[in-house]
Amino acid sequence: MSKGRSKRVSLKDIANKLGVSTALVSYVLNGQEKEKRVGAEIVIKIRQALEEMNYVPNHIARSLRNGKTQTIGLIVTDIANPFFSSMARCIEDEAGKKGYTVIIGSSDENCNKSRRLVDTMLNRQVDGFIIVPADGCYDYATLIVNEGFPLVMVDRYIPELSTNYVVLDNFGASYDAVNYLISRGYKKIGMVAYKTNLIHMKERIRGYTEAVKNAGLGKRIWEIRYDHQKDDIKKMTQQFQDKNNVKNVDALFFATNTLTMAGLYRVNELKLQVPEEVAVIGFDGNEAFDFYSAPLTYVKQPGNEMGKEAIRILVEQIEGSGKISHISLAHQLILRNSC
Amino acid sequence: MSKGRSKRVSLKDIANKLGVSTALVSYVLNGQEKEKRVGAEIVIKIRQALEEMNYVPNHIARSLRNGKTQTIGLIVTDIANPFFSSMARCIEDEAGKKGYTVIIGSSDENCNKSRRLVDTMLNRQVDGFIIVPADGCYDYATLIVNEGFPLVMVDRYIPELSTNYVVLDNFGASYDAVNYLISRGYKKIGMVAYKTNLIHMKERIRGYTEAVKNAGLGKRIWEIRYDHQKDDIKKMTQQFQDKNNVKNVDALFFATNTLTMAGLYRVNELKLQVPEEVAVIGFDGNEAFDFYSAPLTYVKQPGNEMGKEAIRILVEQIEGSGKISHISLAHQLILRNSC
DNA sequence: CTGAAAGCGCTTACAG
DNA sequence: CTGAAAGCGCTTACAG
Repeated sequence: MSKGRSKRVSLKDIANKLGVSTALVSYVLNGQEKEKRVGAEIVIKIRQALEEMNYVPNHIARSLRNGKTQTIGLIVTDIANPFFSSMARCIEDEAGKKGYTVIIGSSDENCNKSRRLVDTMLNRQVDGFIIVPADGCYDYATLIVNEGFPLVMVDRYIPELSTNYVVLDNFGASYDAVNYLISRGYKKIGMVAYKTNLIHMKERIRGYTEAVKNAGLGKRIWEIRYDHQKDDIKKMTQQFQDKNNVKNVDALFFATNTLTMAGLYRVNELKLQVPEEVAVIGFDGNEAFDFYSAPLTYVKQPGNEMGKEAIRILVEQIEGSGKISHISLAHQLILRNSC
Repeated sequence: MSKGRSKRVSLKDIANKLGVSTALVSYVLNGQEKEKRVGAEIVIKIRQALEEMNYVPNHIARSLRNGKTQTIGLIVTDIANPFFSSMARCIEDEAGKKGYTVIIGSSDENCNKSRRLVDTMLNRQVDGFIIVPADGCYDYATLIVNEGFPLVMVDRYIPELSTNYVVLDNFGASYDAVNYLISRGYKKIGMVAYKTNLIHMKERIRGYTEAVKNAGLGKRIWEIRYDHQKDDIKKMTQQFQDKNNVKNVDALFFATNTLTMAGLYRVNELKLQVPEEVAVIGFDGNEAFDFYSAPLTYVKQPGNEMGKEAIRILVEQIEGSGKISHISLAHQLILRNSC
């Protein structure tokens, strides 16, 4: 077992050994022996040598020459968030099958971080991007598109920017969840959302609004600030508990995974019984939901499918087909005991 | 807004514009103007041009020339597992600060997948590896080390392989957890572990064994097969509930995150009360633990610190210092209501 | 059908 | 102090 990095065999090594030019070896390597009309017996010899000498193409050299790196940049809100980590897992697996490698970054919904991540990835010359765009900072996404890089947005999209996206049918999911609460007899239904201009949140709010309006019920919405989550959630719980407050509720619909968790922690602190004192519908499956005192009814997003579609579309774009895809996927309402 | 990828400025563009050689530009770019004794006023001119023309070095070209890619390969068991996803998050952030990019893969404790991931990463010419080694397939780890690539193993290590690692003090953590159960008066303490030769599991089992032995209690261990988890957990619950079985228990200590979850699902199905009918200590923090009917007492691993240490050591190795580090971190026992 | 050669964009010994 | 040039390992027009 000798230590030290052994030098890899290059195309030239193969060519020299066989006394042919590197061009021929390259053609065979890339399956162009037909188009380039390489002699039949020489093809065989080259294949053998490639095999015997254990040749592995130098990816970097190829990238420099081709301007393609077979690498994809993925920017999510936070890879430690289970919704995104399982989506990432799925994207990596699918990308791998197609010969692509993924580099991941977490933006924390922050413009500067997003920008920096895009710069790094651009610098690394990724072939395309899958991005969960953060609120209010679309310059980098626009840049990506204007520079001609393939981009697929997931989870949310930027309406002004004409490019691909794969999202949940957010309106439908929210509408359905709230209607379910209505069908269960709840009259004072509140929604806990994020304060943001992002379309997915607007859509979820629209679904809620439409549903309560159709049922002739009052609207009770809290828009939590992403970076003052704790304070705003606290204020929210004070209001919804107060029988005299217009925002007093008998049921709560949470608009995301994180909000659901934050809300439940608070509900637990206050020792409120779910669903007796307040009914709950959550967003995104999550093991914690299963173990909640009343296993949570929730809106299940098809995270894996979202990832799969995103990578499929992106690779299509990278490798040719120009047409833009807008995909919106259906949710599933998982019924359990929290309402 | 013109579409289409605009050509990036190259070193040569700068050199041509200024009428100097690329060598000088390169020296200035890399802060070698002193060593290479570049003329003072030309340095200024070059700096200006670099700035003005918005020069960004071509990473690929640099990598081809240097044989360094500023990229790190990270292989975990499953990036969708919260323990690994938060560690990965931390590794990415730290790596970014040091100018490195990370590519991640999930091995699923599977040798073939691990092997394939290492091949891909080797092919991508990563500068070093952080790996959670899978059981029984150490050839690729040995290969990495023998080829002279820096490697840091995390979570577990391979005793036969002389290289860096960062792990939990698994013996200590387990010993402590079981002693806590003993101090709470439990007499029939069972441990649920994985069937594997991996050192971290052996150490956790050893901690348990030592603790029950010292207390004069009987040993009750289940070794669950990773790929028959459900069946084995089911069998386990049948045995531990049976008062006539030698493996009947009043308390259970789970050796991992996943095992804890799988065990609790089953305990819930059987409608067993925790801690009244069976006390529980889990492993790794997890939001689900917080929401369990009895918030779980658990062994908290310093996952973030593990990630930070791993990347620190790896970068040290990549950039020079040769000495091997073995780090074992302390756990924290988080006391709550499950025992 | 095949080879010699240019070039992707850098870095770095070498000569002056 | 500076420039010309080689070379990292590929791919691909071009000439024959």
